[in-house]
Amino acid sequence: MSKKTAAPKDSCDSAEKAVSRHFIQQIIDADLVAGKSERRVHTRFPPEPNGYLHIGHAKSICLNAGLAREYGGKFNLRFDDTNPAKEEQEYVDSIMDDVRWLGADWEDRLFFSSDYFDQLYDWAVQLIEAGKAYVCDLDADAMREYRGSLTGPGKNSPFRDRSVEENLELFSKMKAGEFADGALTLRAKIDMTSPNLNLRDPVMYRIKRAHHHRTGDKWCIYPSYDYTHGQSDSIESITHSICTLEFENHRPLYDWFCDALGIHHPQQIEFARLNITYTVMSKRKLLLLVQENHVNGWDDPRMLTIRGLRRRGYTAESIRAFCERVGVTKVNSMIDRSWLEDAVREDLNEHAPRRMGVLRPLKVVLTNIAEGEQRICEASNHPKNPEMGTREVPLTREIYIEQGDFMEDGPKKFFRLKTGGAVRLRSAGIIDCGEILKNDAGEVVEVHCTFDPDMSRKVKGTIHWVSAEHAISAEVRLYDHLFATENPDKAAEGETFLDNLNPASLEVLAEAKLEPLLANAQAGEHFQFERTGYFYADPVDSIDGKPVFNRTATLRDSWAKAKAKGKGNVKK
RNA sequence: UACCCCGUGGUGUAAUUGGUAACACUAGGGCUUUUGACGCCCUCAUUCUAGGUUCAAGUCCUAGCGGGGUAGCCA
Repeated sequence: MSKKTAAPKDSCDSAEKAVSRHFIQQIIDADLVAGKSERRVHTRFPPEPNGYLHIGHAKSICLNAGLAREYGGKFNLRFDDTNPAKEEQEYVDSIMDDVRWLGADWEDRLFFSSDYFDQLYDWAVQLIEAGKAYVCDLDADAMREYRGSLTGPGKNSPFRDRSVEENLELFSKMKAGEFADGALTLRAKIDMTSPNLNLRDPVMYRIKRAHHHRTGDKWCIYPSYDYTHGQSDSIESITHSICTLEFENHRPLYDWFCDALGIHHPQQIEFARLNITYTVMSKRKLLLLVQENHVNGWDDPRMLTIRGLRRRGYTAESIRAFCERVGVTKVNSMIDRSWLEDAVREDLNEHAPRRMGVLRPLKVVLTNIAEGEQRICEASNHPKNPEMGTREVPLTREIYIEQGDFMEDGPKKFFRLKTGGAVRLRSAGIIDCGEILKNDAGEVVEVHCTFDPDMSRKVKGTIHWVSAEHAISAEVRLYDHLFATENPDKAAEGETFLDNLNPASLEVLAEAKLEPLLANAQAGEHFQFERTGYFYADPVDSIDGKPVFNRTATLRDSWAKAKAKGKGNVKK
């Protein structure tokens, strides 16, 4: 990634043209000039371990880790694990793996909010002693009632004015397990008439007997997000606490706790979360897709989870580039799904070795090549990068070409094989179309051609092919959008986002014909099958000598586009 | 009918902080081509509206309109 110089003041020597800086960089630049936080930059990524990471998290990871790197600061990974009811070690493991894969390095700074439970408890006691927190008996329903509404003020809890001594004693008993789940809460004493609902005496602690993935059964009371997050940032000396827009209304609370406690006060900054067309992004919905088997797990290549994208064949580099391109603002926006495809194509175009693979085979017999004869063709592994070398591809009498590359009476603009036409076999030579064999249904089942090794002959089209004798058969999976509508969240009356699923999002080709070298493809390798797309040897289902390929992305296809538009371009 | 945030092309971001709308993607057109790929060139905006300040406004002011968020003992 490009290294942008950070320092606003003395770096004028670098004659580079001023790269535009997003609003968070501008805030940090100003903070640095003002000498805030000893001129440090320290960020963090704070996921709750209650699900798998998705592309939206990647934006946050790239942002936070990127800022730390850019300013020569630090980046922490902290699990916000304050709600044991939803959290699991499995998620912790997968999140660490995904963050690392994305290239964000937390070095030795892996933390858990649960590391701070003791400190948080002591601070709560401190707030009680200062008359800023109290134990409340209101149950959830009553509390909601007392809270008031969006437009009207709330009213004070009848328990708001308990003595410090009583509060201390009750809180201590809460911790000791003397009350039932939900019986009492500890609340911050702020302002029940505040127009910001978050300030209407928010809950700091609730009683919840649940096994915590790290602290086990040590605690039966757990701190809330609002009471935990800012202080955790503070403990870790975070300088800039970056989160998404929906926390804007929580910022006054974040500030209130840090101020009330008199501790290091990081700055919360909110940015817009990522939305992408043809998909849903909420953890809840992704979970539903998995639970109801609409997809084959969290790592289904159609999912925009990091695991899904990885298995689809997206590279970390392409995801970073995507996040960079998307930008950082406070504007709610919807990014076109094709940007993701574009980002992988850009990366894979440069790095993926070329191969030939026929997805839907049509047999072609080269009548002037003898049975048993084998010609060796030298094919380049990359058209623009000779350093990637060449490979040998066998050509024999019987070959397969793509069904779509033959059209009996192809129109003038159809540059592939057609009656009376000629086409180039990539890296091999030219074939001239001869006899066409059909079955009873009138479908073309075999085409006879003559082979002409003259490489210098000019023809308009070039197609890919494989030797029928040498090709390997492999399973190839093609993916389309998981959802059929741009914004699946907008469901019709009486329907849910699930009704917008695309029934054709997965197509499995059991018997694609691939050039022989592909038998050695290692799980996790990327290839471009020329003219058809980028493919990734599935790391789960591939076995030695028998790879399974997932299509990462198609190649751009202006012919298909022209055809789809139907206009006169085709027939002429 | 409360509070907070946000309104620049089809999409996403820029605009030396008041100086004459830029970049990327898409779309359309063309060139190139042993991938109809890649690459290259060209085309596409009364900056939400209405007033105002100014020599000069996307940037400042006023009013309106539109979009989003918020009433978990979730994060």
